[in-house]
Order: sequence, then C-alpha cells, then structure tokens
Amino acid sequence: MTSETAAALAQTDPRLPLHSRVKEDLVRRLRDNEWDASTPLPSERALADSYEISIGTMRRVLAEAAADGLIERHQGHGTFVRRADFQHSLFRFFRLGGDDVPGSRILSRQIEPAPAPVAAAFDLEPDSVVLHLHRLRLWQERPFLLEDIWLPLPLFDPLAKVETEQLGALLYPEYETRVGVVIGSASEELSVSRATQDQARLLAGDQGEPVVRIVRRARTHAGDVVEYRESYGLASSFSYRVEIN
Amino acid sequence: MTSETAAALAQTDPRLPLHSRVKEDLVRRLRDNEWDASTPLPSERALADSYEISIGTMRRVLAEAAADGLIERHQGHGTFVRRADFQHSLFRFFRLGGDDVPGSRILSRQIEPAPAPVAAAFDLEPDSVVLHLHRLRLWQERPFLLEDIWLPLPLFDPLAKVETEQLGALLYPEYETRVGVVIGSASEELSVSRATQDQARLLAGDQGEPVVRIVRRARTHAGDVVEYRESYGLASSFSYRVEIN
DNA sequence: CAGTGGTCTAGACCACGGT
DNA sequence: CCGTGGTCTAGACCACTGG
Repeated sequence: MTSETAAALAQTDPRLPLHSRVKEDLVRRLRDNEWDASTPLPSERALADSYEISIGTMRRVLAEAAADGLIERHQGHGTFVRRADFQHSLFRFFRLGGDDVPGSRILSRQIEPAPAPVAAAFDLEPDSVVLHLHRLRLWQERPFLLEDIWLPLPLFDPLAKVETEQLGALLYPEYETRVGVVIGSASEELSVSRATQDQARLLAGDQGEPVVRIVRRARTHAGDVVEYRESYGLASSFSYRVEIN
Repeated sequence: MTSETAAALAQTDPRLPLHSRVKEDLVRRLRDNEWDASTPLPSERALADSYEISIGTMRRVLAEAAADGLIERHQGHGTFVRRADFQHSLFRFFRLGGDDVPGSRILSRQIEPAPAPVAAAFDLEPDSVVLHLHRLRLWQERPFLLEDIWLPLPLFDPLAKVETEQLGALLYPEYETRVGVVIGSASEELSVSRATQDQARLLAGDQGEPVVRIVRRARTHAGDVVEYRESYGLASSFSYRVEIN
C-alpha cells in the first residue's frame, strides 16, 4: 500500500536524491494551484507521511522551497504559498498613494503583424499576426501609464473575442482564467525617453517631457515568452524599488 | 570535561540557537585565517565532536557557510575556505546594461558625520562618523555614472587607510579582501531628477538635463546594511534590467 | 489548550576522491 | 582501500500561534 501522493514520485527521475524528487513534485503541486493563498499546506508531519519519507527529509524540501521564495513558513501558524504578484510589482514603478487598484481603459484592440522586437520575443516568423492591446491606466481618475501589450495567437484567441469591457484592470488573472496561461517570471528593461505628442496628450503632460519606458517580457513557468509589454509614464511621477538577492 | 573548541561557544549569546552560535564561531575562525586555501577544515564529524554537537547540527552550519560562499565542500575530498574568485558575483549588482567592467576614478574620500538617510540605513546615532567616497565611473573612457558611497566605521577602517589608487574599479571584492565583508543582497530605488551644475559638469551633460538616481542599500548575508550608495547617470544613456522570479 | 514550525540528536548507509 | 561529504532516518523536545 502506497499513498497516492507517494506514488506521484514515480513521475520523477529515480536516480535523483529523494529530497530532489519530492521537491520537484511539491513545486509541481504549487504551480498547479493545489493550495490558495489562504489555505495552509499540510503540516510538515502530514506531508512527510504522505510522501512516505522521514520528517527530516521533508523539512529539507520545505526549507529549500522557502529559500526559493515559493512558500512562507510561520511557526505555530503553518506553511503558505507565496505567489509572485506581478500586478503589484508594476505599482512599484510609480508613486501611488495606497494599495488601490488603478483603473484601466482599453483604447484599442487589433490583430496585426508582429513588430520586429515582438516577433523576436515570441520566436515567431516575421509578419506573424499577434493581438495588440493599447490601454491607459488611471490612478484616482488621472492617467498615469500608457501601455502597449502584444500577445501571441492563436493562444490568446479568447482575449481577442471577449468584450473589452469585460476585462478587469489586471490582465494576468484574465490570462489565467480565460486563456489558461500562468505567468511565472518576467524581465523588465527601463529607460528614459521624451514624450511624443500623443503620449503627452494621453498622460496630461508636455511634449518632450521625460518619460520612463518599461519593456516587459513575461514568461510561463516553462520559460516561453507569452507577453511583450511596453509601458510609458511621466518620469516626474516615477519611483522604482527592487530587491537583489 | 569540555574541549577547547566547545568552550569557545561561551563567547556567543546563549539565547541563540545552537547552530547560530556554532556558525558564529566558525565564521570567526575562518576570518582569523585558521585554515589556508590548501588546508581542509576538519571533517564534519571531527568538527561536530569538537563542538560537542550532533553531526546533523554541524552539517547545517557547514551548509549555511557554503551557501554564504565562505567555504567550498567537495565530496570525498574535504571542506576548504573559498578561493578568492569574484567572477561570479562581479556583475550581480551592476545592472546598467552592457557586460564590460567600467573604469573608476575616486574624486574624494573623507570621514564625515553621516547624513540622515545614511545614519538611518546603518542604524547609527546621528552625527556618527562614516567613510564617504565620491567617485566617477567611466565606460570606454567616458564618464557615465557619478557615485556617492558611505561606509560605516570602524568596520571599514581598512578602506580609509589604503591608497585610493590601489582600489580596483569594483568595490565589493575590495570589501571582501580588505574588510572581510561579503555583500549578500541589496535593495535599489530608482527615480528621475534633473542634473545639478556639478553633476552636469562631471557627466559631460547639460544642467537641468534628466538624470536617473539610484539609491542602493547593500547588506551582508546576515542582513546588516554595510553600504549606502547614491548613483547618478544621464537619463539619455540609461538602461536598467531586472528579472522578476 | 492543541497544533504548528524550529531545533537538535545519534546514528546508518551511500557516493565519491585520492592513495 | 579509507576518509570524505551527501543522503536519509525516526524520533524528542522547544517556541510560537491561534482559538
């Protein structure tokens, strides 16, 4: 008699150390959203029993997952998933008073040939068509961020068809529910440019005023780039903070 | 009967966990150059015996020291103090695009009362004196970054005494070899401002031109802030990359 | 109070490297 | 071959959290 959980280890390479195989399975379960942010994982004792390993080995796995930032452990309370929150990370770029979600107004949505950097990011043939969203983000009714978002097709067909009014202000939850795509990591490049006439008009600034430009390539857990995004905001309202570990 | 090694733990805070106290003592011995690069540390069994702790606790201490980059462990061979090899960490904290090592010219070095944000970062009393370096970083013979670096005293006394010409373009290796401080993590804050007259002159730009300001607080592995750095560069030549995982 | 994670023990056995 | 570090076990006890 082996538990269903322990049997899942059969999917992993038996030549690897046991703690590696258990961690691999645990990471998979975390990625599969087996626990939400408010539900603690089973206790380390229960997990050790379900994997049919000793408590010491289970603790090693959990300690590594915590070191990787995948989970948070609190003595006397429990172990919880810690999902990367990219929406929140974008807010780090701009000085915003509180924790409110900014509004979003989609200015246009069209299917078009991929611009060169987009095609390169998605590893597509030149002139492949992609979905292009252009939107304005608002903070307390005031525009503060202009975004161009490109998404590969046919993967993102569901977003090409839904009414734009039905899309929430945060896109990544929409990717997850409508497309089944979970963003796992991203790279961002920041630079400073001058506002074009259009940008100045939409951001309520002056033409030629410094603007911050952020290029984000968002990837699935498997590492495939599935979103290419350019964001522009007035440099005067710019503030960014990052941790380097 | 207690061994001399185990008795050394009496110098550490008995309220701390045993593994922390053992690690503290081990780090001290590593700093005191008790073993050179060609001499292995005693085996984990021998160390555990000398500290009169279990092998499991000793292994935990050694694993942490290895994770901190203080030692290297090789199965079947032994445990050694880490060779001086900064190649891996060189670019971890240099995030302005490009892969070349920039040049460095130190403009001034003085001991002065800590400005308020510096004192706050180091958790010092107001008016405590700190070491202040002012330097210009060059890329392909052209100035591109102006830096103010504050370091706590007396910890960084060695850097206050060495000839500034002897300091390399990269400071963190100097911290490691001259001060025994290893940088383990950092936070950075970016914003956009306008060039002062001095900044414009040193950076070969125009007064009032947009400049990017980066405030970095660098920490040891233990989490103590040991460097406060403000960097300024012309926004027009600015590029910043970050990975979000 | 019960249940959680944190610390610590005292081993056994395995994989690897150099002699 | 021997000694090294790497893996894994099967617990005990403590410290902390929440109801």
